[in-house]
Amino acid sequence: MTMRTRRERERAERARLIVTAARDLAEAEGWDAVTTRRLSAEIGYSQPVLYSHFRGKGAIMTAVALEGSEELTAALRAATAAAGGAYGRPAAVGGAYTDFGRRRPALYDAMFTHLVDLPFATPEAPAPLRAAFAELRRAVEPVAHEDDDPALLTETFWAGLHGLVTLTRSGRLPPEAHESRLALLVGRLAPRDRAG
Amino acid sequence: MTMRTRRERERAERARLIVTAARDLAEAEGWDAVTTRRLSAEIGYSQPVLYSHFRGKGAIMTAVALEGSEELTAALRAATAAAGGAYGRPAAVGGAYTDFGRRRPALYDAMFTHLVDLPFATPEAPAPLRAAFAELRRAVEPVAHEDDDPALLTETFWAGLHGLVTLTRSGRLPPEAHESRLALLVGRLAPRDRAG
DNA sequence: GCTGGATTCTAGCAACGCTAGCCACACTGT
DNA sequence: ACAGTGTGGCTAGCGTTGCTAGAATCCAGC
Repeated sequence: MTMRTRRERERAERARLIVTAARDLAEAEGWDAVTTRRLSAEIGYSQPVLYSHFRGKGAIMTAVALEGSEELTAALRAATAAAGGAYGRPAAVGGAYTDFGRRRPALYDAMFTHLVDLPFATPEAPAPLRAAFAELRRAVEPVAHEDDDPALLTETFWAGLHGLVTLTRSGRLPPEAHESRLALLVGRLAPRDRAG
Repeated sequence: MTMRTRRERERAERARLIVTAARDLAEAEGWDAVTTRRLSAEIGYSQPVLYSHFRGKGAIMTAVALEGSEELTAALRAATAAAGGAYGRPAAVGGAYTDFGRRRPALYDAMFTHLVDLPFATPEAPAPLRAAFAELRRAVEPVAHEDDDPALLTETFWAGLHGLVTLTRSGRLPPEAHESRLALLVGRLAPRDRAG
């Protein structure tokens, strides 16, 4: 019994070790550098060990993505809390979101560009992702027009943020004007002078 | 002389053959199916032939992306022309853009998500990409507020469209409400009742 | 101390992008 | 018309990828 739980705890610890190593390696050198050989060397085991914990490389990336979405949720929550009134929240949350995308590119990619089997703003999305979306909505909803659908507005706002993050980071938009574009997006979708 | 030009014409034709095959294969089965072996079999030559025309797989994808951007430009131009007045153009162009992303996913990915060495809304972008961006701007600029920077507004509008396309297509946004989100984005960034 | 079962490692498969080096064909000059 | 030359395509293979089968090893229980 206690034997069994110890084994299971060791297994769980090693699973976390794998996820952490994958995440660190991805953040340091990009996802291309995260190969099963490299990863197994990093954790001090051979490749097949990875497959006794995860179905494959994709499952490891999914685990990293879920871990990352908790961090994103925390960052958005902190930004919401730090923002003075309700009208400053959309800007604060938008800034926190794009900052996250810039400072944690590997996490962001794992969450929103690489994996296709992770829905987000839908009921069947995993809990950590739903939490991040809920945090976005919590900031946007209070300043929505009364004839706006809050879910729709949040989704559109999110799409704008996502576009800014990916296009800027891939060099398709000049980075200097990022703040101006963000301000424009926030000002139009969640303006300070519109809420009732 | 005419000999030399014939050779060159044959080479150019084969280069086009490669690009077309890559594009068709990508549209039919996704970019993962576009391997150098598969592609060479498709055109009836061996792999090294590909490398006598293009530096590598990435260069082939770049060629496909440039071809695709000409089509996008044409689609946006047609939408602009079909839209009645200046105030209907942003909606028309936005619809044409997201339609393109939905109907030509492989082209869209080659242009805007896969390749990193293809800037877009910057001076050093290739001509076909600049043309597509100019078409977006042509639709947005007339309805811009007088204290708006048209370039900035176009970039932000584009980011919104890009977010809608990628997030919807990857299943992260529910597809049913796409039109509503698009209308919301257009209505806020390029409203009918705002231009002077 | 031995045995049985779980667990980890070694070795290898198929497929990937890409390249070296041979060979055959096509053009050039006599 | 024919020999020499050089361009261009093909065969074969390198190093790497994700993933897996089967051998080897370790450890609990008798």
